[in-house]
Amino acid sequence: MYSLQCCSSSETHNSSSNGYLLFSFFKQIMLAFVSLTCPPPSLIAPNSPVGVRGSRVKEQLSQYSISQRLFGESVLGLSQGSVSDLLARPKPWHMLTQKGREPFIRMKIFLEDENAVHKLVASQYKIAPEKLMRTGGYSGSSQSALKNTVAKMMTPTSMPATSPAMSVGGNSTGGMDLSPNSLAHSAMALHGLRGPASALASLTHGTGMDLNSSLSGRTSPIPTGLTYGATLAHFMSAQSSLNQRNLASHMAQQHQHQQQLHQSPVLVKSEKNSGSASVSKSLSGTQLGGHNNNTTSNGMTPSPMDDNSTPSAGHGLSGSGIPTLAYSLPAHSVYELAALTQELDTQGMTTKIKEVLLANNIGQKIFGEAVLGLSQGSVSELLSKPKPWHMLSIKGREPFIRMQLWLSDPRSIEHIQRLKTERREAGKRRRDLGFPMSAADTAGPNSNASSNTNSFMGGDNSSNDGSMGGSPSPYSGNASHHQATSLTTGAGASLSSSSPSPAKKQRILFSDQQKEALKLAFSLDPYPSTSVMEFLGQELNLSTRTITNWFHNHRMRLKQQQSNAVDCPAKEEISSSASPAAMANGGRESSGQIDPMHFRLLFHQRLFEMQVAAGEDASGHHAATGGSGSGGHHPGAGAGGINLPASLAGLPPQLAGNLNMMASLGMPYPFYATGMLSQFCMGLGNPSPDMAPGAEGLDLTLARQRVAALAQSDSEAEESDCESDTSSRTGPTTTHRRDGRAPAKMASPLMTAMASAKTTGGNHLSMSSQEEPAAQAARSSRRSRKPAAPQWVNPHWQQNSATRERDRLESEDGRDSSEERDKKKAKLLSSRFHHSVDANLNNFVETDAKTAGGRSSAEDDKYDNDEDEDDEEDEPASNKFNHRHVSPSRRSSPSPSPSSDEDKMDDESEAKDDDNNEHS
DNA sequence: TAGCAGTCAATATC
DNA sequence: GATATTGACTGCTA
Repeated sequence: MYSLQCCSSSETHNSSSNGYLLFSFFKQIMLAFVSLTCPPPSLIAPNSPVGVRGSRVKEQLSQYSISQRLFGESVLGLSQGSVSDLLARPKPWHMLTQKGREPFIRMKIFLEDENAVHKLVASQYKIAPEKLMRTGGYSGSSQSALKNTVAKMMTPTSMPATSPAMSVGGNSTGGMDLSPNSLAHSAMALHGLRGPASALASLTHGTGMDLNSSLSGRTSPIPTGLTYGATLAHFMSAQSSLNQRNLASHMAQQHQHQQQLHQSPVLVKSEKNSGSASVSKSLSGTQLGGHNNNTTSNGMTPSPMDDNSTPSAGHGLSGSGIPTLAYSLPAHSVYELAALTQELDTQGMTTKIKEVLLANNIGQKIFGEAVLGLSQGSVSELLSKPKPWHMLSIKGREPFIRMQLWLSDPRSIEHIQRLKTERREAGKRRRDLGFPMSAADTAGPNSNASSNTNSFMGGDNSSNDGSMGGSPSPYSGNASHHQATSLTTGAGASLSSSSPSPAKKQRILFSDQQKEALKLAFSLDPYPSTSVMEFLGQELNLSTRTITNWFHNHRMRLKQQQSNAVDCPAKEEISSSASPAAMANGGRESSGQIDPMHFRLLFHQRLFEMQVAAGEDASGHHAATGGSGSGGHHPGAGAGGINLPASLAGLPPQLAGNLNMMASLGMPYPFYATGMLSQFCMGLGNPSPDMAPGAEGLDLTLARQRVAALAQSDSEAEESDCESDTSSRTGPTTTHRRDGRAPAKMASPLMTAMASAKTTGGNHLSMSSQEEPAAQAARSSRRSRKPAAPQWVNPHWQQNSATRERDRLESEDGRDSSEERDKKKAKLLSSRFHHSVDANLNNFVETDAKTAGGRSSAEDDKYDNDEDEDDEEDEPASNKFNHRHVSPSRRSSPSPSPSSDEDKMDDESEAKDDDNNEHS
């Protein structure tokens, strides 16, 4: 078959280049795609596979990060929607009109070009899509290109930055040269650079040329351009190796090399030398330009035009003496490297970076600004929680590439040290001159140091006014980003000091109750619907946007946690089920049915639990009552440090205690779950029939009555018990804040909102049983969406068994009738609900799925198994009380339920809280 | 339009 | 002062 031939032929390249691996895969994808339409043999080789499922093709497209939009616009001349349509509903060839066949013909042409995918990927980050449509020969000989580029690389001369030859999209033949080499070369040329990326591309073609060896023995002064090329060559050589251990050795070699070169002052001299000035200047200028006002998302992705625009901003190394740095590669090239690097031990790299930073007393802040173009916080996250390489998009890989380059740079430490010194001196000068020390000063004083700073990463000093005060990074110049940046001008004038800086935007700080509520809601449904978000917003007195942000952040951070855990080979099993993909897809198989009453009750439960736990902790230290709300952490309104919501705080202690008592007495879960509990507590009568066990939705009519009663009770409680503890009701955050600023706006946790909910109508949330099947199906569809953002995915990881299993289930779902699917989902949801609740409430309640009415059949063995496993792990109820620790086995449970992870986070959070309590 | 990746920067914590 | 945390945001995707 053609596809197989393609595969095998491509595989000759694959051994040395993951870029071509990608290419090969994508080719197959596209062949499958084309074959799907049953084109004639004239277009596609005979015996093309027929019947490849469209969903599979789409999956593959997604898998290899070729966006439909890019592919459509660049190759097919179609919009993303059209591509999507083609993929989803391909027509037989004979049914296509001439026009309809055109995309397939384009695909054919595309497929015949071995460089096409690579170019496409590369272009995704820089090259204008329309230029991909140009016809013309691709340049192409890797070998010759290698020779040329390496030869050029070794020549410390460079093209003028404005050389026509550099213009992306054009070559001498008039056609667009989109080969990897030429793409990279174009990008490099735009920066007055030559060849490294091209050399990389060439190296990955298996030339085997070891530039390391050519450099290792070098003792003579190295011109900047050569250093640059050499550094890149080191990187490339390291990265082109499929064995990560080689990278380590390369890095070690680099450091050894660095030690040697560090002794050579000639290097600096040579770097200052005008002989390499064009390269240096171009580098600094273009890097600067890459991070000036034209920067894109993070200031690291200058467009070619941007690069050209600021080659001589006047702060290059020539003025500062800061040499050109290899890691200040243009984003294009970094992307190239990222795309072509199959594997990188991000953990190892960050460890190494941290060691180096620590050893040299280099802060994350200056490192981030000078090397990565990121803020301190981002650096902190990168270093402390690096994502596995395969989970990173190309853009996400960029910092790691820069780290690698930085590690490979023999002068890296010196650069940073010098920068530190100059900053310090500049700040001192400013203070001496009477200028107030602004936040910008701490990051990049408006002086030579500032320009030096920029020279590291290539940011142009022109521009962006920052003003957020405190934004230190000249490279955070994400013009499109909401945060303004605090930049300094090239002339040395401080915009941040000359322009009024608006007040700092205060960040909302969630109170503990809000956090708990959100976590609980998350455990119930990591993907709540809009209405649920609104409900939560009302309940917690937060904006829906804030709720949305929290859920998103929480998902992302859980995923990151998972990925870090999964990165360990020993936890392969986890990776197969609790992988980020599982989080992204399987994780969505959540209930989506946060029932208001469930939520409230569980929340009360949780708060009470916290109170008890905190009370136990604090019993020896604090008086149990009358939290002053001032100064202490968790100034509990009751027995402990935890601040109960008014709803629960307002209840007589014995009633609140009944929540736990019932559990300890072994009352069945449904009793809690269906509203009877609240009636029990409130003495409001018998449960309504629709709150019988198994009822998914709740009639809030009665609940609203109780809400009113509770609100009344709450109100009374506020007037009596809690009047002296206003701060506690506003949440511990208040007392956490050193500056006394208002915390998150949770005036009356839950109950006040509950009271208001009766007017806003919380019953819209009881949609689980009332929702129209169509709406449920729609949501179901939404929940099976794939991640939208591009991911540079490791195929092996991507195609884990969990994914396949999920696909299988989904496909089975697809065959089910909607009713059956809904039933199945309901069962799953029920199961997951109890799972989540169990985990989140520390196994407080003995789960009994059957009595909960969630599942009665033997369907979904998968979930049965999960549940069984958990049941086995369940501790006796008596032991569960007040114990939120999740056993290791539970943590490593293959269950993709977010609750386990939530527990993990909860545990950590609790550990912190405990720690805080201890501190207090 | 929802969700994801990446990031900033305010704030907390060490 | 350095680092970690986290709410908020942009840009992109399906």
